Amino acid sequence: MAKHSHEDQVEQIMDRLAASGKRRTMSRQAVIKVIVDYHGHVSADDIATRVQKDFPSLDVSTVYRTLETLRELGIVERVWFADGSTVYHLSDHKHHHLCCERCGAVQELPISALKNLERFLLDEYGFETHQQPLGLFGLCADCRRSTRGDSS
Amino acid sequence: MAKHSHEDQVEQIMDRLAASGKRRTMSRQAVIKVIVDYHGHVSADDIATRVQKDFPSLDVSTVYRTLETLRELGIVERVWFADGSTVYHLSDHKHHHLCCERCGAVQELPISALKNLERFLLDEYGFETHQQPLGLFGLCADCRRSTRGDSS
DNA sequence: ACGTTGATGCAACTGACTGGCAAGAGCCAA
DNA sequence: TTGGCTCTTGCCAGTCAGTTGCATCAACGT
Repeated sequence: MAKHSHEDQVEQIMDRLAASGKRRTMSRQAVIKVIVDYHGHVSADDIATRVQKDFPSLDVSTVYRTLETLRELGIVERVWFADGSTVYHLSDHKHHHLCCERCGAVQELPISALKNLERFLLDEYGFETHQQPLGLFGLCADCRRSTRGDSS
Repeated sequence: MAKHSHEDQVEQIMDRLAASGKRRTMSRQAVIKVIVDYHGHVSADDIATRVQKDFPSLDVSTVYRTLETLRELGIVERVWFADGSTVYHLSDHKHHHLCCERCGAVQELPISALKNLERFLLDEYGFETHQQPLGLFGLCADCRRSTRGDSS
């Protein structure tokens, strides 16, 4: 339950890379730092843009290759939202996303929140879902309130 | 509750197009026919390939434009699966999808199946989801049985 | 320091999709 | 039937996210 600083987390992930025979490089460190800092919800393009502030010559292809490497090692996961967009986040921070269509806010929803649905699908359909992070779209509490105020 | 033949359904949709000031064209009819025949789960590319058997000169851009027109009129909807792929289906046949990762089978799940989840999100998070069709991945009943048989 | 081999930058490429434009085809009106 | 207005279409070039080939570069073990 020890709380790690972001730097520690980055180091830890670099160690996992090294332990798998991968090399410690600046590019990888920079990409990982962005993912850790953003704490979820980063698109590949976000990462590239952000990383290129510090390393202008770093190519998107490197970002994609790094993401693929991290995915292979189970360190990050890729999520597709219901609108076709995609983001990456740390695997140990797995969660669903509630995306507000009005203000764009993305709220996290613990994986456990869909336990009931899982059980239902298994009981009723014999279908065993994976704990695949979902991106659900709708209106967040704030926007719902203001919408109610605006209309009618 | 009248059961319509596929031809009737296509005609009916063509009528709705005409009623909206759109023209009745072969291309549109062909695209609609494929969507109606497939009864859901068609990708734009599926449609293009299929339609081009009858109309080889029909361009993909026409398929996309037709799909967009149909979407504007609320006749078809686009769904993004959790693996990033996308399909189109008739709006009056709205449903979620249970996609088996092993055999590729796609099972339909009524929208109502997620009512409990919706209520939960509203009560617990104040988040109002839209009835957005989802594509959930996992193992279907058949594959679950055979997997149990195979391993251990 | 050195050599092996994995990692990177660059650029060309893919696949899904979009937009411009001129030619073609519905539909209405005469 | 014949215009003719305007929507549709085919063609093609362009965009956008992501991938791949390849020569160069730089980690890491020795």
